[in-house]
Amino acid sequence: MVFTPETNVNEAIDVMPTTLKELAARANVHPSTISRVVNQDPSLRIGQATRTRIEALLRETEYRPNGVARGLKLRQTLVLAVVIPDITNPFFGGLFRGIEDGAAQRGYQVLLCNTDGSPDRQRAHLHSLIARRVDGVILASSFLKDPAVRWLRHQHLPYVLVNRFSDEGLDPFVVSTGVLRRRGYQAAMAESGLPARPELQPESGFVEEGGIRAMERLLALPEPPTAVFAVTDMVAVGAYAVARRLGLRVPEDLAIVGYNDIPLAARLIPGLTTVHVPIHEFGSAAARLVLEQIDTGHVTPKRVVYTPELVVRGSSAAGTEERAAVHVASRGVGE
Amino acid sequence: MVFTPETNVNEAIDVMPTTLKELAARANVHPSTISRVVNQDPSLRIGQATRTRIEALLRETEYRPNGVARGLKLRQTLVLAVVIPDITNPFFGGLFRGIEDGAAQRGYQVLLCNTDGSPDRQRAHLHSLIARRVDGVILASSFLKDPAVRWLRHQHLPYVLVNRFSDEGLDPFVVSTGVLRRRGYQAAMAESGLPARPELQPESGFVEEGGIRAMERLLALPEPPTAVFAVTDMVAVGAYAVARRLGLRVPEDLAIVGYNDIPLAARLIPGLTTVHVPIHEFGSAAARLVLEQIDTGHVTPKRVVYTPELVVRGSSAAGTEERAAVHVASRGVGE
DNA sequence: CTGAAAGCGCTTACAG
DNA sequence: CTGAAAGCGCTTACAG
Repeated sequence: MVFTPETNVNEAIDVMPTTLKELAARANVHPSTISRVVNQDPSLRIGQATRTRIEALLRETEYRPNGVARGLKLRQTLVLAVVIPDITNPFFGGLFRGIEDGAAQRGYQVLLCNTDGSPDRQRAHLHSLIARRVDGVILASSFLKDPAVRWLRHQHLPYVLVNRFSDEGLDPFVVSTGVLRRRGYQAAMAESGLPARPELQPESGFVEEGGIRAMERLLALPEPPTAVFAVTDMVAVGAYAVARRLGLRVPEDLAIVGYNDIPLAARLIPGLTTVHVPIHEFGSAAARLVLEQIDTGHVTPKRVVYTPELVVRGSSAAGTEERAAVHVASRGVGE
Repeated sequence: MVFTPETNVNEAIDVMPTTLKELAARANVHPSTISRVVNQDPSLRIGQATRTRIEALLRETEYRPNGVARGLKLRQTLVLAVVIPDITNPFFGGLFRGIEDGAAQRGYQVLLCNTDGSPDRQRAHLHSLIARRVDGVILASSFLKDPAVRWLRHQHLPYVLVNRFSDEGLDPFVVSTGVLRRRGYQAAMAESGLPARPELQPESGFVEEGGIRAMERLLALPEPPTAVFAVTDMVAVGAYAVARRLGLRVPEDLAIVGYNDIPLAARLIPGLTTVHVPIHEFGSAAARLVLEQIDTGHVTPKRVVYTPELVVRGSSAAGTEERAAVHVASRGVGE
């Protein structure tokens, strides 16, 4: 199929993709010679006149080696893939930017795959990525016991997990020590001699709707809590909504603490006390880990672990609305 | 370079990418026969036994045709690219999801390129995409007179513009009639017999910081306005921040109206009156337009134009906090 | 009908 | 030193 524009503007010439063969014919040299000029092969000895002629031709035609052919020959596509639940979630937006920045330095482009947390969609994406021979995959799966992880481990493809500990300690990953949020909550409650009954720990998932449901269940308890720790800022946003609807003041009637410190957190009223996670760095670290595997040719189950920081704002009793930004080293909760 | 996992789990076998040639050797047939089985070529007549043997082999090895080789032969990569300023902006997150959904139906994957509004980064991305032979590009450029658009027009590559009218009326695009926001504002002011002096229309760009600066300039005027129309919701968020800092009540002292209806708009306090743009549909329409060009093999400067709807919330005097969601057909502002 | 060959557009080891 | 050839892994028109 030939791509022919119906509207042709006279002022400018359409530039068609050229091939080495065509250029070679025009320059009266062998295609390999052109290739060597393009790739600046230092071992290439040709006359200055010929070289100049070829370089002029290259500029004139705006020649760019066909990346597909190059990829086939060189066995590398210079493509990374990112598999996440939903880019609409600001947490993943920041993550992607970090990955892209890390990848761009090395000439990589990045495919983005959203799964909406569906194992089927995730599997379909992963199969497609394998077939396309992407050079590496960064997976931020939302489900904990993800069979895809085990599968990925045997696919002969560099990969890195983000924001989840590995099931079996074999996978390279990037996390903050805060991933084990439930455990951290339980430890803190125990330390303070407070109860941490199961009904005080309803499942919320990671987005707003789940936060609403969980908060409603909590407030329906005989002894409703006066403070909640939400697993993510988006879940905290759901808690805000419920509090507001029921006329509860934050933090006087209900203190709320979130997790991630997405941009929205600072804009809520009152500002959300939350745990700051360096999401952009997560992304670039993840990119670095895959690229390292690509370079060395083998999977190093290396890990990058960040220590998150508490950012105190108005939503917790201790906070002030003036964004006091008190940074407190987080309690380490090892696996 | 061979990719060798250092850690080998005994329970499962690593699956290496296989080739047609290897399979052919194992099945004792010609590679082309395997290819025909994979692609379900109806003209292929082979014995049932052979076919069964091949199919078993295919399953056993989890064979997936090398997409790169396929792409080279077939001259299509099944890759689309999206070039936007910043995926962190929820507007573009929604757009991407729409595009991905439209693309996935046809077996396409999508590369995401962020430019941060930098012409240099945009150019670098575009060059890279051309070299990779992506099948189509969707460009949501932030600058109006973008030279990249003219350049793109001559690159022999299907493309679609999103949320901007074409400079010269030659490009396929997807917009809402609301893109011409400044013009709409001016028309409405004229109709109401109100002044629309230049100092009442400061440049804000499209994100929060610009909204803060613009709002500060407006409020420093001898006769500051009591109502503002922000070019995007994010700019409106900046206006909220300034109002709050100066102790101005919204909407009593300052009414604010935004544009786009990003998820955040409904969560602001008071809720932001804004113009709802069907961003997900923008995305899928854009995908449809590129795919159509890819299918037909020529650029059809077709346009998809959506009529946006006004969503009245608490930030405008007319609104109620109960999200009255009054939908008013927008004033058409033709080019 | 069926199998073998050409060719997509590159890169680079190798023969001259 | 330099040019021609092999080969990456596919698909499909074509000869037998």
